[in-house]
Amino acid sequence: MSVSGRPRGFDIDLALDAAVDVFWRRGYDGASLSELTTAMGINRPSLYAAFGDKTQLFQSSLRRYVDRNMGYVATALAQPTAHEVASAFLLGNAVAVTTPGLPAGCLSVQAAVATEGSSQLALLSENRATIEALFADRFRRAIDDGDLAADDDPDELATFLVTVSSGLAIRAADGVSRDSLLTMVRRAMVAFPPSTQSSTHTDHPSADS
Amino acid sequence: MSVSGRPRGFDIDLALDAAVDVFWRRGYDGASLSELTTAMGINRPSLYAAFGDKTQLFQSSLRRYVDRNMGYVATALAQPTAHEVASAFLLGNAVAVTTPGLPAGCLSVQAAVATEGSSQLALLSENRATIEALFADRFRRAIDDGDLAADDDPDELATFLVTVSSGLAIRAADGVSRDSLLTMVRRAMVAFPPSTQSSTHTDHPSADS
DNA sequence: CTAGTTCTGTACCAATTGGTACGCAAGTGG
DNA sequence: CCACTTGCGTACCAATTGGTACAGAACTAG
Repeated sequence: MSVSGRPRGFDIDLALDAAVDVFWRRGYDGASLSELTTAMGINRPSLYAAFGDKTQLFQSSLRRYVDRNMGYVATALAQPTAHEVASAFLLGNAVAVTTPGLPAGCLSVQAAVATEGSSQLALLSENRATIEALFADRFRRAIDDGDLAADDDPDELATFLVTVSSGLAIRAADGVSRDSLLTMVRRAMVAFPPSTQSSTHTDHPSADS
Repeated sequence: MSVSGRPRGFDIDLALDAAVDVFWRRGYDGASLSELTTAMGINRPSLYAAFGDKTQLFQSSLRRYVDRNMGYVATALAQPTAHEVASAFLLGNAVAVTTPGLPAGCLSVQAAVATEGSSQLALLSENRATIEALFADRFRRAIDDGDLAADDDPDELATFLVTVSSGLAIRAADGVSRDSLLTMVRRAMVAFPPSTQSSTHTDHPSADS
């Protein structure tokens, strides 16, 4: 398989997981090359050869984080009603940011705040905006489905969800318990418009007005 | 007044304001001594003589920030009903984190996320907890006043408010507009229990039993 | 075995970090 | 004028930052 040359002496995926962990706890600027290489169990030149410079390593770490730790977003989007979508997202978020054995809070929130002008912030904001757009689209579809009222604003609802979830992430890093955050979610969901249909999902094939 | 010696060549309050601004935008770790001294218009030894080391300067900056930029907390606490207290707090927060000419977001949220183990985080969490306790006490009083239902949980409501406001701060730093955030506040307030009395404040002297 | 390729480890780089020693300037009380 | 006290500026410190040069180790192809 490998064309030739000395084989890599470490598992590249395990190393990336270790990098995710460091960035998660320390943020981008707070994660030093020394701490990264120590956690990854490799030397500096190996890191540069395998992942590029620090910004590229961070991008790879963010991608991996989204794939492995933000699955609840896709799960939420797949729920049948807008209310369930929102609820699943916030509950999943509350659980994710308070998972024992993992750093409290959210990598994306944690790292975004540290830096100000660099391309990292743009990356994080982009990520956040993408998620918001996914929910906005989902809610537009919900309106087409008759699941949300026509005068509900899909963009506003999506922004609301991302705002609340950002708050959850901050508070988790603050040390607030999972139970408390789940209670916050239940309360926040009071402000989310209820399903217009009685919780059974209409199964019409597509939405033509 | 001054005992003797060469008079200070800069306004200590103005310098502190400049430090607040730097910490606000960059966070604690992100604010370097060089950037601080440049912004404050003084040399390093002057900074150390007047403010102590970096952590002490940060504490002074935080105090000043709370005094000058979080007045809406006291304003909110003085409102007659719990609902108005909560609404005033969130609205005031939304406005404060999106004030033109000032950095977007909240110093306390901004700086807290960067660091992890240091005493700075403890300071910020303490600050957050203090505010939360103030609102919890206010809501306990509201229950005594009959303004909130007896089965409303003052601690939970206070945590809810701080969680939402943290989300507002993050989103403001993200670039979300003031109007959007105000809309978020209106929505979040839907989840806050309404006043049990018709907006007129009972004026009984104190709460016994 | 040799040539070519790729990874590893040591040892280094310039730049920046927070923090300080010390001589001088600028005031006050005598 | 004199001590005395205090702030200012330069010039420095060790430690750490992100990043790299280079020699040699480990593998494959011939």
